[in-house]
Amino acid sequence: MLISDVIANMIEGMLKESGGSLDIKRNELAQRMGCAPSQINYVITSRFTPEKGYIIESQRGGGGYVRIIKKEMSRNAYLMHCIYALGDEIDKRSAQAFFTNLADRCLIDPDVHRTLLATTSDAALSRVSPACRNSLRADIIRQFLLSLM
Amino acid sequence: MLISDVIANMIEGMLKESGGSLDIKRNELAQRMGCAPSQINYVITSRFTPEKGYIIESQRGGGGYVRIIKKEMSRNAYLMHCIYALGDEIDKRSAQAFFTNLADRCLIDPDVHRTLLATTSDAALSRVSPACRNSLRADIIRQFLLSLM
DNA sequence: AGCCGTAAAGGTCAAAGAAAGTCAAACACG
DNA sequence: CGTGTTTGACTTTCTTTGACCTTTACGGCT
Repeated sequence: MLISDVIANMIEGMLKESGGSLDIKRNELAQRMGCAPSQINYVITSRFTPEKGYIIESQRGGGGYVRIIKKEMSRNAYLMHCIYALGDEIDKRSAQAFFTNLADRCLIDPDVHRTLLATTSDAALSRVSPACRNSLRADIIRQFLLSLM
Repeated sequence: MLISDVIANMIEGMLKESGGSLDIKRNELAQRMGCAPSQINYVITSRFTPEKGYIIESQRGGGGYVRIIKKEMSRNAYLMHCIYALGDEIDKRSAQAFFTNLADRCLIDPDVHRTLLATTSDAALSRVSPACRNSLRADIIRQFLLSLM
C-alpha cells in the first residue's frame, strides 16, 4: 500500500464524515502521515481531480488551508431526474416551486435562486408569445441544469 | 480563526448595526483586539476594499478616526449604468464579456456567472428565431440586473 | 491675531513568520 | 526502460509586528 493511497483513503474517510466538504492543514496532515508536505499536493492532483468530481480551493499564508469539495455523483443522477421531470413546458408558478426545491436540496445557493427567478420571469420572457413562453422557460431551465453537471 | 478575520467580523457587525457607516478609533480598537494598530490598516486594506464596495476615509491628529462606509448606492448606480449600456439587443459574445465584467467587479459570484452563461446561451434560446434572440437575451439580462438592485 | 511646540492621533513600510505551491531529481516497480 | 511516487529545496502568498513618519488639534507665548 502506497503512502499516497493511505492519504487518499484518509481524506475520503474524512470527506464522508464531514459530508462532502473538508478543510485540511497541509503541513499538519503531512506530519500526521509522516510524509513531505508536498506529497499532499501530489495526492490531491493525482487522485482528487475535477474529472472525478472534486473541487480544490486553498489559501496560503497564516491560517492557510486546503479545501476539498466532493461534488456528489448522486447529485448528477438527481439532476438528470430533474431534467426529465421538467418536461417540455413549465409555467411560472411551477418553475418557482421547482427552484425552491433545488434550493432546499442545496443544489443552488440563494444568489443563483434569485438569478433563476429573474431570468425565467414573465417579465424577462415577455417578448415571446405566451404560447411559446413555457417551452422557452423549460429550455432555459434545462440548459441551466446541464450546466450544473 | 485569524485575528484579522475576527477584526473583520467585528467591523462588519458594527457596520450592520450602524447601518452602513462607521467611525472607529484605530488605536482603541487595536487595544481591544490585542493587536498592533497597524493591523487595523491591514484588515482594512485586505478586506474592506473598494472592489468590495467599501469607502475608507480617515483623519489624523487629535480626535482622529477611521471611517468605513459600505456603499450600496454606487453599486445600484453602476447597475443602472449597465442596464443602460446593455441596450436592446446583445449577442452571445458580448454577453459573455458583460458577465466577466460583472464577475470582475464582484457583483456576481462564480455560480451566478455560470448560471447566466447557461440561461442566456444559444442552446437555451434556440427555440427563438435568431432574429429575436439577441433582444430576448437583453430582456433576460436586464431582468437579472434589476433583481440585483 | 499669529506663531510655535507638543501630544495625539492615524499612515507607511519593511522584516519576520506562517502557511501552501512548484518543480525537478531521486526512487520504485512493473 | 517508463510510468508513477517520494522528497526536499526554493517560491509565492498572506499575516503579524514594530519602528518610524505625517497630519492635526490645542494651548501658550509674543
